[in-house]
Amino acid sequence: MLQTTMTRSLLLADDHQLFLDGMRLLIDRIEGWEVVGEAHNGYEVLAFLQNNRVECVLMDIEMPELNGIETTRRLKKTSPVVKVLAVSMMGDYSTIRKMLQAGADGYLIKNTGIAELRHALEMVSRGEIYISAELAPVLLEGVAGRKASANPLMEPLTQREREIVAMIAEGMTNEQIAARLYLSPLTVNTHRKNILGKLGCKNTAALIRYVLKNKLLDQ
Amino acid sequence: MLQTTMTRSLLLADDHQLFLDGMRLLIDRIEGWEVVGEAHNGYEVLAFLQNNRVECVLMDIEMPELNGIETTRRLKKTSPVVKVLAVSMMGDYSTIRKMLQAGADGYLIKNTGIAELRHALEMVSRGEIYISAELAPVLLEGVAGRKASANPLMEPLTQREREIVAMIAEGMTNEQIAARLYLSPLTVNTHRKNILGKLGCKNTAALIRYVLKNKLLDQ
DNA sequence: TTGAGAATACGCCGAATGGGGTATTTATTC
DNA sequence: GAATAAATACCCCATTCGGCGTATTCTCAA
Repeated sequence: MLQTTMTRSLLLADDHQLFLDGMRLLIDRIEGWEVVGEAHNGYEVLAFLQNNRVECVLMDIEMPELNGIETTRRLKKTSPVVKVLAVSMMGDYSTIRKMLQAGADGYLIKNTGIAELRHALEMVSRGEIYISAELAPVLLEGVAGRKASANPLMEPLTQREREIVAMIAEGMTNEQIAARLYLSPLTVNTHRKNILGKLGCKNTAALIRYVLKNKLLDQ
Repeated sequence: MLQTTMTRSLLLADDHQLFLDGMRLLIDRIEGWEVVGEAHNGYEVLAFLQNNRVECVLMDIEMPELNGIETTRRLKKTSPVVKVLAVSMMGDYSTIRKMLQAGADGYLIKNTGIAELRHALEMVSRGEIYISAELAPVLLEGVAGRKASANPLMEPLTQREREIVAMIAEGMTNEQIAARLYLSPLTVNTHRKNILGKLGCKNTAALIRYVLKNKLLDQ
């Protein structure tokens, strides 16, 4: 468990080479850290960790093949000691929550500077959780249970309801969904109405727009 | 018109500070170019250009306030000599086309290396157009008129139809749209049906999903 | 064991959508 | 000046959606 305090190794994971290149140069400016590898998708991350030990993975969430969330989940199963610092463009509650549930140790929004990056790296390597300050309000919105303003939104959807939302988004009618799920069309209709109520949408168009914008669907 | 060949000035525009920081270090590695400013949105770009002369703007497309497409359009009206090299995560035909129509001199996908960046800068500063090689197939898809496979899609929507699609996506009914546009609800319904037909969607849910996924709406 | 939430199913009924037409007016283009 | 496309508006009519309820069953946690 002895760890030299001199240099801590870092794996960069992002599908954009330009971002990797820039980040590598940035990390060079941060004392005590060294980039030891690059990955362009989740599978490359997992493969790298099978042959190498790193202190931390700086992980982009939006990656092809295997995204950052699923990668983190698998990584934490096999190598729980490796820290994961998520970096993303997305600052919505749903994404943050999923990433933290997957086991991430920190969440940085890309819209931050090198100072914050340095700070975040220090914190997660000490075993603490780091979340970009500007995401605090977003977190409060969902975590505390109650909310901030009077918006009726934010995922109170059940599993079944999510399934059905996905099918609605595919353009299926209640009838077709019922057939697929071996349910009565009336049941599907009930779900549909409950969904609209929960999310505060008044018709299908608004519903689809809402779920796509808030990434409630994995598609 | 005499231009020293020694150093060409570059303005970076991206809403992600981390990306700006990294990019600045990358550009430092490219001989003959110098970063003279940073902008976090379109308005900052236009403001900067009122007081400074630059050779080229490295412009992200996804920016808050004023996005890269609209910024390019305005920039080219007032300063047509300033080159615009678009940089984006988006590699879809619609976005590329819009950006080039707006007057961009090049289009780089972020998934490229420093070598390609250097090459692109050289080309656009010589007055040529540079497009990331891997986007060639995407371009062929739309430019040539006909396409690759047998997909019935790709924006045959008229201006009025786009307006109405946007309102449908807001959750407005035919009645409400008609009131807003001073039209008969019957007319709106006709447009609606034409839209569904053109895009090959069989109901509103599929329509909204389609336009959002294909970025036919600026929202 | 009592209660809450989830999933199922139904009734009634008006509003909205969508599929098939046709037609007129105005622009634009050839 | 004829052809074409866009925008407008209407017809008929079936299907689907959405708002208002209620009710049963099951599971899980307090």
